[in-house]
Order: sequence, then structure tokens, then C-alpha cells
Amino acid sequence: MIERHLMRLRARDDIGAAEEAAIRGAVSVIRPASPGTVLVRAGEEVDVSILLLSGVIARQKDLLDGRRQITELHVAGDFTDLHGFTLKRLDHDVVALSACSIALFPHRRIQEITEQHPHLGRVYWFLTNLDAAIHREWEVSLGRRTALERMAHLFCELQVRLKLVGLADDGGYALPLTQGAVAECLGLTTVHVNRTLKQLKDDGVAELRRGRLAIFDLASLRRVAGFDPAYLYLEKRNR
Amino acid sequence: MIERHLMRLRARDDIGAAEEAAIRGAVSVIRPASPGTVLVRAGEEVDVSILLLSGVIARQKDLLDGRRQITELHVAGDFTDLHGFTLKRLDHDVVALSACSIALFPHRRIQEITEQHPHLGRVYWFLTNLDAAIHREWEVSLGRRTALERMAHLFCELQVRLKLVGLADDGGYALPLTQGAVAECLGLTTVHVNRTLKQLKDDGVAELRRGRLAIFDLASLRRVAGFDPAYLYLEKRNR
DNA sequence: CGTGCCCTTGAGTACAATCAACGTTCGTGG
DNA sequence: CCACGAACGTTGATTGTACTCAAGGGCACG
Repeated sequence: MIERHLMRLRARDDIGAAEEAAIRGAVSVIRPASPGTVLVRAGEEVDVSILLLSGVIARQKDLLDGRRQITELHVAGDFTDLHGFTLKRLDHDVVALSACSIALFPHRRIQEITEQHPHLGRVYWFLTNLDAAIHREWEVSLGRRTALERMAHLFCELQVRLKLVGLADDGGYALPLTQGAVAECLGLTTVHVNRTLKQLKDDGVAELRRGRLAIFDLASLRRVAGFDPAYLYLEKRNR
Repeated sequence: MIERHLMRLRARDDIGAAEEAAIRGAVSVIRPASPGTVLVRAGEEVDVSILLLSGVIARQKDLLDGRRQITELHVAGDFTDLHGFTLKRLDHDVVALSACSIALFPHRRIQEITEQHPHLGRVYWFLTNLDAAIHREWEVSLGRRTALERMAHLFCELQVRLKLVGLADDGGYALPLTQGAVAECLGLTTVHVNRTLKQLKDDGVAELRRGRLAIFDLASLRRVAGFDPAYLYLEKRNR
């Protein structure tokens, strides 16, 4: 249930039995969400955070004239809005991009955890800082990478993050996104995403079809992207 | 000395005398930094965080071929790398863009603070989440805003952040950046920044000259930017 | 008073956007 | 089971914003 979340934590930190119990005890409601559901609206006060069990969820920001940017994608095991614990309201929407299963984590319990399990509190602080590191890498993509590089970089990032929770291998992974959603991640138009996907496919690198990314050649994909996973902080940390 | 930092904290939260004492007691060395100094190198292990007392500091990421993106600007009162406390090493450089004065804040003291002053711990967690919110807004700029909108938006953001610590008013503020540095913030080239600045000036909105941004018409600047300061979380929070 | 950095402007180019049309897939109801 | 509609995907033609390349000007500092 929250196994993928624990996998994600344990990839980087030792989590003791008492800490695991605290986490398990904090999770309340579990429920499904269908594609397109807005789970949290920007500006709205929040007193729970959402733990994503399966599916893909986006953080997205809209401009008044309809332009839209997705600022981060979330996969199974991620908190989609742990930062809401300190921010109290979000500056962005949280939207299900595919069929999802989510669990709710009341902020009251997060506060208890930070006070009773300081190490676990730091682990959760780390998770929000990891989201910020991902934002920074996306800023680099949006500001300095070409369309092809951006796309390849996104696919590399998701490959690593999904592999960490057992949902990807070197040959690909489930990626239930429309080309429009990919465009909103990459700061491009749907049309240009379509052409860029075609180029990746024609070059024998990867192909996105029917909700699955097939990676023909992971080394090529990483080369095209100029991918360095350091920003994902994959190494194990000490207490 | 760390007055601007306290101003920044108190703009959003009540900070008690014991908390203030804990902060003051944690700050060790104070030293200057000249323009261009790299204060922290990406990948390097860190055990202190930097509190900026005056000047402008950038977080910047470089690609192998020399392309560079600044992911956030810091002004007096900001921590430039509080996230280093949980990340242990940074995914970006920290670079002085102007003459600066900085104070060092050992991570050991941050850990003590979070354990002895849980509320203050949450305030510092909040600060790192605020940086993430700024990153998200920059993603929107880089992905979806035009050059003119991006530039106006950056100038609006800095106006608000500097006003909070008493370093800006509606007529402008000191902004000791080269056009090249502005370009690295906005994902543009120096040449295009020069032309976009000229447009802002010719339109009677604002002018950047000799290290100072003169704002002719703040309302116009905000209109051009489509600026909404909600992402800066300016409202006072309760414990 | 020269040297280097930064700023400015012009001319030509390219990457991605826009506009437009058509094709495909999938879910739904008849 | 098939017909239909809507959403998603594909392709072509054209336009435009921002990049590149290039050269000259201003200013500060030694």
C-alpha cells in the first residue's frame, strides 16, 4: 500500500521500525482519483498532504490567458504536496493526469512525527528539498535545453525515479500522459512535442505510445539529454 | 547584522525572544565576498549554510557546453543554501554577483534549533519551501512567459522581496547585476536582454542603469508581468 | 591613457509557435 | 456489433520571437 513510499525513503535513508510504524499510523483515507481530477486547487487552505500510491499526478500553474506550465510530475511513492505542511496553502494546482490511487496524510500527524521522530522529520524535510532540486533542473531544461534535450531529460528523470520504486527498467516504463501533458511539462506546444517524439523514435532512441515509454537505447537517451542524475540525490545518506 | 533576516522571518511569523537568541547564537563567522566568487561548488559536501547580509547571490547550474541557468536570486536576509542542511551537498553553485557580506550558520546549530525550538524548525523548513515556490514561478516564466513578461516578472518579484527587508520602494531598488546575469536568470541571451530592457524603458515602465532599477510605473510593471505575489507567501502565519 | 568588460545596435538565421486540416483511437449508446 | 462523436495524434505551410554573428561605443579601473 504505502510500500513504494517506504522503498523511496529507504533508498536514501535507514528507516527504523518505530519510524515505519509512525508513518503507517498516520495514513488515513485511501481513495481513487480519475484522470483530470483537481485534487488541490491553488490558494485553497490545506491540512492534509497527499501520498501518491499509483498513477501520475502533476503540479501545475495556470496564467490568466490559459497558458499552463506543469512544474513537477509525481509518481507512486511521492508526496504531491508535503510542502503544504509549512506553506498552509499551495501556489499551484495538484491534478491527476491518469487514474490514481492516493492516501491522505494529516498535517497534525506530520507535526507529531517531526517532534517525536526528529530524524524522520529531517527525512521529510529532505523530500521537500528534493522536489526543489527537481524544480531547479526543470528550470535549466526550460531555460537552456532544446526541445529534444528537454524531452530526453524528462524521460531519463522519470526512468530513474520509477526504477527506484520498482516501476521501470532500462527498457522503459508505463507513462500514461497525453502529448498535451508532455508539452505542459516541457514548455512546448503539442504540435512540437509530436514532432520531437517522432525525432526520438526515428533516431532509434525511444518511443511514447499507448501510455508506455519504450526506451530503445538508454545510453543514447542519456547522451541526448546530457543527463546527470546527481540532482536526484540517489546515494544513501547517514543519520 | 542579521537584522534583515529577522525582518524577513517576522514578516510571516512571530519569533520569540528565545528563538531570536538561538538564531543569534548560531551565527558564527561574518565575512565579505567579492563579485564572481563561487561560495559553494556543486557536488561539494557542506556543513554550514550561508546567510546573506548584503549584496546579491545566485544559485546557478551549468551545462557541459557552457550554457548556464540561474535558478534563483538571493538578497539580504536570505539563506542561500539552507537546503544544504538536509541535502548534504548542493546540485548547483552558489555565486556572489555583487560585493556581498555573508554569515555562516553551522548545520549542527540548525539541528539543535529544530530539536529545541520545533516552531523555529518549521519556520526554517518553510523558508526552503518558499525557495521551491520561487523556483516554480520561474519555471512558469521560463516555460510560458515572453521575454518582456519574464523580465517584468523578475523585477516585480525582487521589488516585493527587497521591500520586505526595507531595501526597495515603489520607485525602484539597487540591483547590481550585469545584463549577462539577467540573461542567465531569464533563459535569454545578453543581446535579447539588452533589447528587452530598451523596450521596458521606451514604454515608460522601468529602467536598469548603473546597478539600479528605476521603476517609472509599478502598476504598469505588474500589468506587463501579470504579477501575482501569492507565491511569495507574504501573509502572516499562525503558529 | 590604455585595456578590458560591459553595453548597444544591425543583419541574417533558426527553432519553435501558430494556423489549418486530416487521421486515428477509444468509449458510448443505439 | 456497429455508428458516432470526442479527444488525441499527425502532418504541412507559414510566421515570429529570440538566437547568432559581428562590430562599434562607453565607462571604469589600473
